[in-house]
Amino acid sequence: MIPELFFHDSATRQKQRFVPIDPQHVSIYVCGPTVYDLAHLGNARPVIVFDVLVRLLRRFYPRVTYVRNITDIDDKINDRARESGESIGAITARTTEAFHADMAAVGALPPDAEPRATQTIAGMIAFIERLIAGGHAYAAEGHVLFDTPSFPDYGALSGRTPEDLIAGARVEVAPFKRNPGDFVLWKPSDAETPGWDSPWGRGRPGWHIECSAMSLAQLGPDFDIHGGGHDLLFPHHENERAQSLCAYPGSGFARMWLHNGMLRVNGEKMSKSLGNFLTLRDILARGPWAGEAFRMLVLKTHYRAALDFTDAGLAEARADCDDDYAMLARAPQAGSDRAMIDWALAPLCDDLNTPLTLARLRDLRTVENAVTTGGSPTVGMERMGRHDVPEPGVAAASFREVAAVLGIAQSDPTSWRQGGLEQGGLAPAAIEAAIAARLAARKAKDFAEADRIRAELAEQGVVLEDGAGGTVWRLA
RNA sequence: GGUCCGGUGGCCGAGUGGUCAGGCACGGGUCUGCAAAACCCGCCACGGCGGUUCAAUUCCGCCCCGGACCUCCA
Repeated sequence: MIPELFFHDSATRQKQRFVPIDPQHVSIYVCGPTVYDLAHLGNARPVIVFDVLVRLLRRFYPRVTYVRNITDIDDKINDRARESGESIGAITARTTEAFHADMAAVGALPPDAEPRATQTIAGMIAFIERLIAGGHAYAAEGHVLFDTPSFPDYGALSGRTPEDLIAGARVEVAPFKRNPGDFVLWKPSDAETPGWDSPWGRGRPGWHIECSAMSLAQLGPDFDIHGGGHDLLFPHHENERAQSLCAYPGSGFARMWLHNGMLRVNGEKMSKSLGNFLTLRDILARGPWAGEAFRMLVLKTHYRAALDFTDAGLAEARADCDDDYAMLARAPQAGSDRAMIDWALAPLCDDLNTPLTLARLRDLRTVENAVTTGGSPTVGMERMGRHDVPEPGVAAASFREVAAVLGIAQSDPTSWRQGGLEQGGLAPAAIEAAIAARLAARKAKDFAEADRIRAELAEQGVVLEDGAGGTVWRLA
């Protein structure tokens, strides 16, 4: 039974019912990184958001193909190579590898296909030839340009008219363009710049054609969802759509467009000149908890809203993870409850409302804690519209299943709580020995000694929690 | 200047035409040798001004404030 899914479609600027072209096989394309530098915080947001979307779709549909490209041809890469002396191939290989590692660290599953622009050149050339043949593109001075007036619907995706675009143009219009809005499909390369032979001479692709060619190669001319950062809506996605719809008239191209909001740092746009440019590596270096905490931070804000990254926010997200794992650590094994799962999952089906699902997850957490520690789970259960008291472990098992769709709280709870001991610091065995010594002191009513041991461990960052089942430890 | 998106309690952050978001912080309890954790209770917000309505934070208009984008490449 597939629940109704609704997503905000950028093209119509409204929430739309999601109806896959083929219910047996859902297809989604997300714009991936241009690999010229380490991924920054802003790059990670779409990856996390669309990872959740894919996990959600996989829960309901038998097959989902998720494509995310790697753009490894770009003048930013060329510039970087020229400045640093490192070869283009080395830069893109190294950066791609780092990207993979960083995305894994925030819990993002790899896409099903990850096409590279450099491996799709033939497809791009064929694509451009098709546009020329159809009267949608023209060659001029070694360039090939897309003829925007040939596509009457141009601007519909981003909600702009050609007049708007001309009025706002802040870049000089190249003299060989027929219309100011025309954009480059192919451009000539000089001897020092990477280039490929083409019918228009040695050159390289423009910015947008690679995504049209790669989505076509992987998913065909029609697919369900196209995702990316909101900054890509115009011109990148507008141009992609124009190219694809003109090359394949009658196709729908992407049926739905989803865009995530931008990420800011301390209330400011992230930029190198402001000195607030944060790579994901900067965050991951803070500890083994940082990847999941960052993911939690991202999910705490709705994907379309602007997200302001702050250290305080990251600390709070980490505390949320701590509380989740603390609950999971004390909950007994049990089966999950279908109604609880559906209740907590429902907000995700309504335009991926991760903050509300997280709130419901907290209710499940509180219910579990109340059940296992002798409190009253009434309030949380009533929010679910129920008046029963679940068996211990049931809310926790349900929590875990919903959290899996968000890609959080899937680690071993004890590893989370005890992970990341400093090298050369206390060994777990030494901590256990200290706990045993303290227990002996307590039995002998030597509370001064017991407290001394507690304080000693606290200095090492180890916190003891005395519970009904004995004493457990965790890192502060 | 144009297009679009937002302004919710000390902070973060959902949502709704009329009964509750939630979290953090804070205050008070329970439990506890101590501590921590957990649980329970409290904390009654919706940028401004008009309008529609029996009723608006929620709909409409205007204003103020913030943000995104306004085209490859020299």
